[in-house]
Amino acid sequence: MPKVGMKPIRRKALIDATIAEIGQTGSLDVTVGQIAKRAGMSSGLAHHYFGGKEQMLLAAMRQILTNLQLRVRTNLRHAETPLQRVHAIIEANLDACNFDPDVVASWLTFYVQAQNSAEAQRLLHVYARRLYSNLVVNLSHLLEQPHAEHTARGLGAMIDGIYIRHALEHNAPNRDQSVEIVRDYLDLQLSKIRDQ
Amino acid sequence: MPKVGMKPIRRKALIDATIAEIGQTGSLDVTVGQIAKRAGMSSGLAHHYFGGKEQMLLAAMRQILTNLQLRVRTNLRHAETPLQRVHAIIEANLDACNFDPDVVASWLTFYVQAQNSAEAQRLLHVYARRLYSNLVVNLSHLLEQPHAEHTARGLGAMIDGIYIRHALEHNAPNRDQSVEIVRDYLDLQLSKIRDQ
Amino acid sequence: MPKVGMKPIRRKALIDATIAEIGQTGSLDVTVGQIAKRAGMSSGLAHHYFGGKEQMLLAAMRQILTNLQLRVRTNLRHAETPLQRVHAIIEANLDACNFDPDVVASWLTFYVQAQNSAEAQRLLHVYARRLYSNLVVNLSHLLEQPHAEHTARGLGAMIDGIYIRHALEHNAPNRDQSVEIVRDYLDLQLSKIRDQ
Amino acid sequence: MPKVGMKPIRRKALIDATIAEIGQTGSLDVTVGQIAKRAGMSSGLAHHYFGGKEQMLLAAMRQILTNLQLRVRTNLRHAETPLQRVHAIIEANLDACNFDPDVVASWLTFYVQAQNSAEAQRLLHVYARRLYSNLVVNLSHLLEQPHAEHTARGLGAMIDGIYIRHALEHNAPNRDQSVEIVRDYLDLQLSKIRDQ
DNA sequence: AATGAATGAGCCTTCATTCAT
DNA sequence: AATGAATGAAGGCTCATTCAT
Repeated sequence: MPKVGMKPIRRKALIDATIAEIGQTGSLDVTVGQIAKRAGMSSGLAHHYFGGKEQMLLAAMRQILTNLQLRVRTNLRHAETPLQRVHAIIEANLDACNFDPDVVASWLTFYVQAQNSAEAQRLLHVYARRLYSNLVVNLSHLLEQPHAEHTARGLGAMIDGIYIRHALEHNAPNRDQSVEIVRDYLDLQLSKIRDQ
Repeated sequence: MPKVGMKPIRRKALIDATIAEIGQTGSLDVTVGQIAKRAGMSSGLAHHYFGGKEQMLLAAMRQILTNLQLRVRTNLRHAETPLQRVHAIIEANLDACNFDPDVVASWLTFYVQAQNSAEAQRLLHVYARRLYSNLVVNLSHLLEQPHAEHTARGLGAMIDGIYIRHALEHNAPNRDQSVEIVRDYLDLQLSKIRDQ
Repeated sequence: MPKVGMKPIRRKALIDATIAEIGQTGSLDVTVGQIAKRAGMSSGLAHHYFGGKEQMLLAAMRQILTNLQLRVRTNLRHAETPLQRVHAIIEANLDACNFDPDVVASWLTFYVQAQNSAEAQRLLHVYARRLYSNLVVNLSHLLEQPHAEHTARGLGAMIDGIYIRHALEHNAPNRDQSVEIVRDYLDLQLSKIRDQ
Repeated sequence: MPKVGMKPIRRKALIDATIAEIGQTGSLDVTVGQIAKRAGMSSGLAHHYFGGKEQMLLAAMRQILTNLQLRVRTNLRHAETPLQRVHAIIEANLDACNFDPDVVASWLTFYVQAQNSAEAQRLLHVYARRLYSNLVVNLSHLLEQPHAEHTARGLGAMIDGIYIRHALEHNAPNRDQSVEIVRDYLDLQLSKIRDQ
């Protein structure tokens, strides 16, 4: 009995299972069998819907990046001034759901994957670029262009640094502390121009 | 070709080969065979001197952390004021030799390894703790204690963030830009107290 | 070539191949590859169906012990008096099929395996216990209880001794001679009580 | 500083270490390294004195068989009548020192080794033949020749059976019970002829 | 659509053995 | 005499992938 339209359902289940499995094992050494089992299907079917393990990992990566982007957009919808928009971006990137251990572990593996996969590298590049340009666009209303770019780079580094620390230190700054650190940095950059 | 006292020589060669191989392949998926071959010996010998793959990876990790610490100490020797000492620490952590692609790639794999190896986790913890306390000790001469701690956390996150970006973006901020970003952050924190 | 329900078929083939291979090489140093090849499949599949080498060896052991038990039961079905039942047990244990060189070689390796495998030890223990209690139950109709136990121990030792000799001496007593030796021992024990 | 006459000392140490190591690990899977270490020397030296692992195992086997033979001879020295001599042989074979766990484990491995080594097979053959003819010679003074041979075979099987049970059952009949079982068998055989 | 049977390459590890010193 | 450095073959096991059903 051929079921139709299973493709998106199966793919979704596999992507979720991939993230969950990476989160649980804490490494890229997840097997297709483990993922498929968690998703409630055979390993053969996983290949059928994704064509290979790398494709599955990339799909999981895309899902996480897409979620992040959605969060950014949602946050931006309620922001009106450039400053509010910068705050919205920071908070989206440090959103609670990104601190989900599964997601944090997945990020780490994406970095590793990017070392050997052009597509993974491209995806991470897109993420970094998007964060950077989002920040610059809004900061340039508040700061000189070079200063805006400088600040965007600093914010990006801080966000990634906080993130990576969460991947391994269980007593790393929590979400609220993290936001405070980053916003404080932003405030200082903004106050710098005003002081001069 | 001396036949006695080879142990330290072989271990050194293997550690170097491990870092080089991780750097070249960009992943933890380096085989003992590859490493041994690069070090100019058989895989059996690698096991003989290290007892296993994990031990080799941990030894490589220790080597990198030790190098970093040495650099910090060397830099501190020429620093006299607390401010100079903080600068020395930052610069040691962002030293050119840490930007060696092999070293950067190794760092990344260490993060991954730490997810599953208690010893790797411990080593990273020691690194983070040492950086933090080094910074706090010196910053507390310049700032109120809570502010010093806050700043140390921010600096640590920034350093790690810059580092991680280097592991994947070949057009990430270079060494000089990186130092500038971090020192600027430090300056702002220091100026904050003076402005009040 | 059916593609479903292969598990019992494959397992059976592997167990048979294990016994045959042990019989042919005469040691526990049979490789999974050899066994799998003899069973007409890849080594990977052997692991798939058994999970590991030890499991395969244990399964072969169980098979031999089960066969022995079946033989005992079959023989007992045609026995009516206690004496007939004791004879039936002896003959089952010295049955021709147990003198199959493969089976004899396997026994030997089981003894070795039992030195390091709790499960193998348990299986041999069950075998020895079953033989003993089977003998005691029936002998106690013919002899005083302590005498029955003593005789059961003697019979057990003799049976095992004959067996082990077969594992290495090709001119050890053959099946008929063996049965005669054991039955003679039994007769003497039984006549002892009558003479008194 | 070349030491002379080390050969017998080293060989003795290695043989003892071999038996001890087999006894401790309970299997033939002892490595030359383990044995050499236990004997207080390098693995290279072990090879130098024995030429290979198999030679070492065979030497250990010879040592145990020689010990057994010495014990038989010693016991026979105090025996005068044929019956005493048969008793002496039985007791030598079931001597306490043969029940040393190390020795028992070694025996088992010798059986296994005999499956693949012509020399090991020969040694075991010599042992069995010697035991058999020793018994027959003395029994033939007490029984008809065929009956003596029959009894010798039965005694041999019993002795080996008791032995093998000790290799795996820790609650097997102890030394005294074992002697009793075997002597009882002997008594019955002897009484058989008298009764007729 | 879905299964799981099947393969085979590859990895880590162990070990007997050789050899330079 | 003695060491332990060094090799290389082999084994158990895993796993992505393919394929017949």
